[in-house]
Amino acid sequence: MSVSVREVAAAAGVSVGTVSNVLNRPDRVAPDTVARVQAAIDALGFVRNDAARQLRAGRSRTLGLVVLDARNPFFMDVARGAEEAATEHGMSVLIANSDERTDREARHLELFEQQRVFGVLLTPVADAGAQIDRLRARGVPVVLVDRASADPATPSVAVDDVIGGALAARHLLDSGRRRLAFAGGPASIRQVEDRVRGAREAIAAYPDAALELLPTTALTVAEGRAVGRLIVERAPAERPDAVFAGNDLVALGLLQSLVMTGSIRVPEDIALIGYDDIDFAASAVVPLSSVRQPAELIGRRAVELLLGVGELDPQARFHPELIARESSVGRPRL
Amino acid sequence: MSVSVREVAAAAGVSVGTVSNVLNRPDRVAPDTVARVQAAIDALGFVRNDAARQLRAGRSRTLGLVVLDARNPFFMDVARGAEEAATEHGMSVLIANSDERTDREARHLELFEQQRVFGVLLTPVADAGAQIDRLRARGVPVVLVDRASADPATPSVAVDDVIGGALAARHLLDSGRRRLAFAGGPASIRQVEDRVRGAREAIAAYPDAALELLPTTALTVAEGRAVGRLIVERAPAERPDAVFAGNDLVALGLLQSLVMTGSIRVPEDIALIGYDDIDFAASAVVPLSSVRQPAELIGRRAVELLLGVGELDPQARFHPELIARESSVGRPRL
DNA sequence: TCCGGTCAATGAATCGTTTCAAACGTAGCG
DNA sequence: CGCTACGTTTGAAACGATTCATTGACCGGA
Repeated sequence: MSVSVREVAAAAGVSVGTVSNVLNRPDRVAPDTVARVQAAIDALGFVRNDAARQLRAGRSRTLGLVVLDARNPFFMDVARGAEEAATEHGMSVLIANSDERTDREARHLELFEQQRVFGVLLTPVADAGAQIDRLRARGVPVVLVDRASADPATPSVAVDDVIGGALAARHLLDSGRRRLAFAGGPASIRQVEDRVRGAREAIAAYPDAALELLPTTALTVAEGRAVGRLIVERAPAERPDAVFAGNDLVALGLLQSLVMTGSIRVPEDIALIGYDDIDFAASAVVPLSSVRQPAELIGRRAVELLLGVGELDPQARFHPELIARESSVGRPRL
Repeated sequence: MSVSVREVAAAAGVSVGTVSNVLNRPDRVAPDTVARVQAAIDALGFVRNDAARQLRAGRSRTLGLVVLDARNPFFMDVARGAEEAATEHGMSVLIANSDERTDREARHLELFEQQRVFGVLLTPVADAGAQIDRLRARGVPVVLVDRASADPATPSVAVDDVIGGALAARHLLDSGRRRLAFAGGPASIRQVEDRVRGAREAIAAYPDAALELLPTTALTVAEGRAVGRLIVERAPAERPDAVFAGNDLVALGLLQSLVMTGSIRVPEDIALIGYDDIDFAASAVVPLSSVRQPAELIGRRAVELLLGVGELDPQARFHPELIARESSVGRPRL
């Protein structure tokens, strides 16, 4: 069907070995031979068969990236950083979406294994310890993304979510809020757990403050809207005076529900803060406060750790940054 | 390094052919043999080598998708639709991002060719006719996504952007706007060209209306902000009274710039409408009007056309739908 | 003229899976 | 008892690029 090195070799009047050398180390081939082979390649429209290369090489020049939600701009930013860094090292990145489901995560990892990817970048849904060990046993390096690893043998790139959660909560407390709520889930996602923990710790310093959990089944706009409707249905006195959302998608959904009623004002009645500081946070109905994570940098560093570039700390930690916008400033209405 | 069928065969006391049969057509193998081989597979932790399979098969079970901008939720929605449909047929989808650059597009297509993908779904940056012909000459089916094809031999899935552009413009004209502007670019992107054309046609019916072009180098939030700043800098009388943005990202960026000044009100001073109706449009500062495209359906149909499912029209056309929200309702301030 | 050295080119072996014609064993039938 | 038929299993060939030990050609020096 398609043109192979053999045919190119025949057309150029050389051996297959020489064609391969022209392709991979042209400096070891006489200039006019290179020209002749190149001409044959162009004439026949030869395109390398990657499967054959890979089979021979034993592993591919591809990195697998499994994210929790491909529709979340945060993860796409991470992916972009990873892709940039990978390209610089002659590698490409395969993006897979687990949709926060362990079964899908497992399926994607299995596929990556079959493809003999060079390495895996993973934002685990829950505790993927077993899968990770399995991959490592096969010699496939794994780097955890946006999540600190319990096992020091597994490199990871993370932003301290406990600090991030504390930043968010303290910010709300500072402006006088006391009836805080956290909207997000499922709790099996480590990021959610840590952010809640950070918030709890910050609140502990205020005896008159409390944190209520408003669980969701996923960190999406739709789930945020649902939580928003729940809040709206409550009697005003029962409502929290500040909500910390698990990420910006949830926050934006929530914001939509709250604003739609017309009777609840943000931030006067309910202050709101999200997480990730995606591009869209700044242009929300009420510009959304958020805890920023350096998404592209996370992706880039993960790739660098995987490829062993330089002398990097295998447990990379970045600091989250509070971005205060209108959705959380000002005093609560009494 | 890694376990091969040969070793599994040895462990199970059968031939390699039988192992392969257990893997691919277990019904042709005696039940107890299947069990024995399966046990060996589990014991040794055998994982198929996809490169070898592919080499033997000649092509992969993978579809390549090249989008204009992976950070645009619209394309991620398209990708999700494509992935769903592909999975139903035992295929997977590789997502590549051209970032609206022909060189990146070409590079990705080249990589897909090397990987002997089963087919390519492409949203071309400009006129990729040559590349498409090349692929087809190799027997790689190509389907154009979100773009009608000039060549009837190339299947495509598109939403009529001329109609969409007309919808948007007419909507603005209906509410009394006359000094319209289109913000977007580059003009080499067909979608942009068509949307402008549609707007022009709609405006032609109003002798007192005019359309100004505010070109951008890409359809991004940042470019939208830049255009917004340009408008803000003008004397009020010089400003358009309605802006039709090339897509929602540009519209949201623009909205941010306009609202930030405090002196320009949307929609009173300037009405605004975007394109795509991404999730975030509804939760913008001023809820954004938009022209909705059925993103997931586009992706799904593209895959179905590629795989030749059912008796579908190879030139699929969907209709855009006007979603009017606050950013464009009401009369202009006189 | 012969030899050592250098630079090019060669081509068989290899990677791991799938395929397929052939071999094998067993049961059924006449 | 012999033959066919069927259900299993076999194992070598094939896919296409890369590698590497080997061969070949040529030049300069002795």
